[in-house]
Amino acid sequence: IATMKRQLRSMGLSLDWKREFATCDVGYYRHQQQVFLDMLAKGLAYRKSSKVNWDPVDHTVLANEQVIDGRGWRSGALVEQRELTQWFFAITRYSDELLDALQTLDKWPEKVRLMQANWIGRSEGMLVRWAVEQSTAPKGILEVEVYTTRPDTLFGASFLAVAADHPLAKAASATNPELAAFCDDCRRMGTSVTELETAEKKGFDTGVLVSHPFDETWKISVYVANFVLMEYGTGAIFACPSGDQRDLDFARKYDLPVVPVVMPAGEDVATFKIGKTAFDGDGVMINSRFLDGMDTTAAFEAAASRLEKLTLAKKPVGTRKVQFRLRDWGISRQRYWGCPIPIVHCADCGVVAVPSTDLPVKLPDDATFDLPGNPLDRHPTWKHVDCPACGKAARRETDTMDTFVDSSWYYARFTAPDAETPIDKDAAAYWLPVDQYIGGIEHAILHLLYSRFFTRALCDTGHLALKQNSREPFGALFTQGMVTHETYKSADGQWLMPEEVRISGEGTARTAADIKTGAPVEIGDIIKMSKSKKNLVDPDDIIAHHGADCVRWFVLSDSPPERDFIWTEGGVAGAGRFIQRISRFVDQIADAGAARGTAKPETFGADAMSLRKAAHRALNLVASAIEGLRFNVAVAQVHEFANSLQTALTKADGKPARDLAWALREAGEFLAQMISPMMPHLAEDGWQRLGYNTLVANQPWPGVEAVLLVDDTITVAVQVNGKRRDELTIARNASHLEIETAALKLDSVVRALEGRTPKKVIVVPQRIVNVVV
RNA sequence: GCGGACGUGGUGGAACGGUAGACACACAGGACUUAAAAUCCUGAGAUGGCAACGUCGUGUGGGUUCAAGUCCCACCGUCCGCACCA
Repeated sequence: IATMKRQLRSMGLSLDWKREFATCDVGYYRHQQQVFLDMLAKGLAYRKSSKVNWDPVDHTVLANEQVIDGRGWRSGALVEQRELTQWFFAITRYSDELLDALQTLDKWPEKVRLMQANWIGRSEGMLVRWAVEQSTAPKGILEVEVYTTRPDTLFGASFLAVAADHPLAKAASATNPELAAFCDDCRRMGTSVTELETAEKKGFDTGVLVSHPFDETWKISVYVANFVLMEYGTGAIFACPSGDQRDLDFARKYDLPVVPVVMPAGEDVATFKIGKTAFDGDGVMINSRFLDGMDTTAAFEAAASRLEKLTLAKKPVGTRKVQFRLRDWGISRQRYWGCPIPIVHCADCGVVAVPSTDLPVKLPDDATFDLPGNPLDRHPTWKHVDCPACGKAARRETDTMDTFVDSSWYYARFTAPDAETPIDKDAAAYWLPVDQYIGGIEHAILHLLYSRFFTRALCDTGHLALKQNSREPFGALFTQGMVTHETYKSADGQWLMPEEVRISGEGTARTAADIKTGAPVEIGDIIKMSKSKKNLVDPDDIIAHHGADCVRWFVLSDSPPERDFIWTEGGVAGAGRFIQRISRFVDQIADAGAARGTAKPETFGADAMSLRKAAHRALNLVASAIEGLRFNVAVAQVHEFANSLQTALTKADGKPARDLAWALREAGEFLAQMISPMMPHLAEDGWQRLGYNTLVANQPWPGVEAVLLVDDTITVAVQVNGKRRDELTIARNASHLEIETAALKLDSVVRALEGRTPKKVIVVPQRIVNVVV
């Protein structure tokens, strides 16, 4: 494990031990491999060759964000661009369904749904083919196809731009060394985020001309531009500078035509000009021949239908096309740790599935981690197997699956964890979707989208039988915040653990010092706990010292669960004191309260009554707060009830009357009940000390007596002209008139009226009275 | 650049459009104690006043309403997501 950890660290990966161990189970992998093969049979899993960033030192594929700077240095060597054949899942086959079904997820946070919608990135547009003027055409290039969402702006076309990797750019580069050099420059860029932000829009005129689809005498230049992506659309665009800021900047830089074609409603054609800002809104078409005067939507339709009718080389010039940003999911990983992909490569038979009877394909136990690269590929024997089809010597697939695959379907497997098949359809149909899913916001896109894809893929491979319109894994989603803590940094720039620091003072005067040396320490930002910043607390230490209940109580009490939570030493101590307090209450009640099973008194005096009201009210409020996942509010209600209990115990002074003694026992039992979900140990301990030998966790939630939840008299605020002047305590069922009369008699109201006659008195029963003058 | 969320005391945070600051932490005073800790009681948004009481207060400026922390518009700030997406 230590060696693996080291290797993972050297690969720049952190290890989530819980997840890795939970899914490393060989039984689970047998089923996961079966699912993979079934997806392969349906074409949902496939191999594809693509260009990747390759770390030449660690011999591994890099994600884009791991490439450190614009030129792609990594581990001290230049990142290589490599063609690599890898495995993919066809998530894009479900693009539309994954997007549309987001609307049905009304118990998901809006934020997550939005993030997924943006990630899927649906856009409606057209593919438009432009004929290349043959006298200027590079070898073998007859036409250029662009993707656009704005065919309505075609008469504002100024130039075409293609990506450096576009066939036209490559063909033209063959006879133009300067262009070839420019294309090389473009390829080297665009790997890092910072580079993109600052990168200048640059282009190079290829000298190639194309004809406008609506007017073949209109010739337009084709540029290679560094901002056009080969991966999106067709790798080629047409630019309308008046309607797109980036195109406008480019046109101004290279002195290309700027023709306004859309004008905001209400502007005058004669005076409307495009300056430094493009107009990308909806409006009225101008300078656009047959589109003139139409609005944007109508112009889109008119242009689109004409493009569909025009032909070039006997095919339509334009075709409507829905484009997605979402890509298929690359699942190949060149590392040891993960589910082996159950495939054998044979020189004669090609890609051969491992027969189901031979699953699982297990990882070798004797892998070595002393060298960079994939230990499976390097292993002396593991990959050398016979072809399952023809029996000849063949090679095992050495890629393992992305661990996101593991977490994409466990919730379905867990509905029948011992099933012989990957999923027991009946069990899954009964339990799914998961009622309440709780996780971090960091999974908003990847894990949660992959799981949604998997549910559908499992249906289509016959592993799940869910209704077509509810193929969702998680019915309700809650995203909880992260645990954060202050950071501490010594004068020489070293991070310090909280336990190595002593804090004194408060507010802005708070200072910190190194306990060992006494040297002053800088108090830094409150950020997510991380090993590198050392702002960690060890859960084992805390539990050993304070107990698990104390930690739970503090974590729940501090902030609403969806927000980040600030761990403070003082907060834990406070929770610890509250536990002691509860414990004392239980002792006092066990001592002075009524015995278990004592008959309920017929009547209750004022003290007993007010305690009972507090108990029933608290029980009710705690229940609804917990059900709404508002745990910090639930904690506050328990605190408030504890204060009422304190008052009652003080009044009882160890010798309560019969009615109060009974109310105290009731209160004690309610207390155990209401803390049980949050502090189970303390609750069970209290329950036993109250004379039970059962578990409070097994008891039904007590029924509340509705009459105890309402008071006979209530207090309403009294306002004059919306400003609070007094409050009024009055019978709950008092009539409007009674309330109004009582309110107008109040001294404070009379004073505020200053002799004026009220114009209107608004009475909202049980809430407020507002006197308007 | 695009999209979204948020902004309340010293602090974490409460508040179906209806008494802003529940509850807690920290703080101050008191009781208990030889003393301290622990515990219990009390206080506290700011400001003026001995007090009664008054004025101002939920980032800023407008608006809707009998009534706005809450709804609408604009701006400022913080955070998050996406980002040459054609």
